[in-house]
Amino acid sequence: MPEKPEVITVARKLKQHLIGLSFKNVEIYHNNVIAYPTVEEFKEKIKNKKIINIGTRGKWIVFDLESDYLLVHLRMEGRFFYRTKEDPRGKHEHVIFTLNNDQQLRYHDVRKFGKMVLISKEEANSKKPLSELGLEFDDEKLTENYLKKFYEKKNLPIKSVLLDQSIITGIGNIYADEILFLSNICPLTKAKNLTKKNRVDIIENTRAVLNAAIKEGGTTIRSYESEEGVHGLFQLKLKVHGKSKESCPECSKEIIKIQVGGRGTYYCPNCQKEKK
DNA sequence: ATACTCCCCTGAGAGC
DNA sequence: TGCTCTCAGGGGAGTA
Repeated sequence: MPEKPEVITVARKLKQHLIGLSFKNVEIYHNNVIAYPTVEEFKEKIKNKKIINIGTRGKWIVFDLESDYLLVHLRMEGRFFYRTKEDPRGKHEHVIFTLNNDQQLRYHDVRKFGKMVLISKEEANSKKPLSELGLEFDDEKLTENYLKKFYEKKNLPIKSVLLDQSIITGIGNIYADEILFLSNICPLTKAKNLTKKNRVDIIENTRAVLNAAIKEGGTTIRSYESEEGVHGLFQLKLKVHGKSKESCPECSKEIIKIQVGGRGTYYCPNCQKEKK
């Protein structure tokens, strides 16, 4: 599922194709994809909007439409395809944007978990979802002291807290496991019990993991694009996530899988000992 | 307020 | 082969 690096990669690819074009109209085949406003308003408001820029905020792709933002969250399986009007609609294509060059941008999502929001720039910063997002991993305001403020009152496992998008935004289930492994922190350790060094390590390793993945995405995405559309689904060489029963790359003991906050979580119990 | 649980949705894989 | 069951998961809604 896309986390920040994949979202950035997808946004970059979209930008290359779409910048300067306008939306002519949109067809919506699954209403639940449109989170805000109503489907009818969405269809009406998107018309003739010009794409000035495409970037990201957290895991949201942000289309800058001059007066508005089109926000797209891919969740687990959302992806975009470029098609022509003649191409038959695929089973999982739920939203089809026609551009002013008569090409189409199609949103494909097997599980229909993805969401789109069309919101004026005025409203955007004070309303969900953007108003709820915490700092980006590369924001210089992300400091040990910033984390301390949130963590010292959190009685939840650090794994769950890393996934809380209102503190640091952009980390998902896969990279959270990798960050904790590199930081030698047990995913079950309560956030309030972490040391200053733990918090420093988390910031450093979050940046290391996400930057490495972004770099990877820039080089490997090409091979996926023509076959599978623009979805940024690639992964950094992972050390623990998905590796249950394999041996730890550091100590060779067995990596195990547990559930934390309902999420599959992989770690090395030898390298990542729980602090009480 | 914080911390749970449930739910959305479908395909893949397991078990029979 | 083909059926049924379970699971995966980001984040919002609802509840204790």
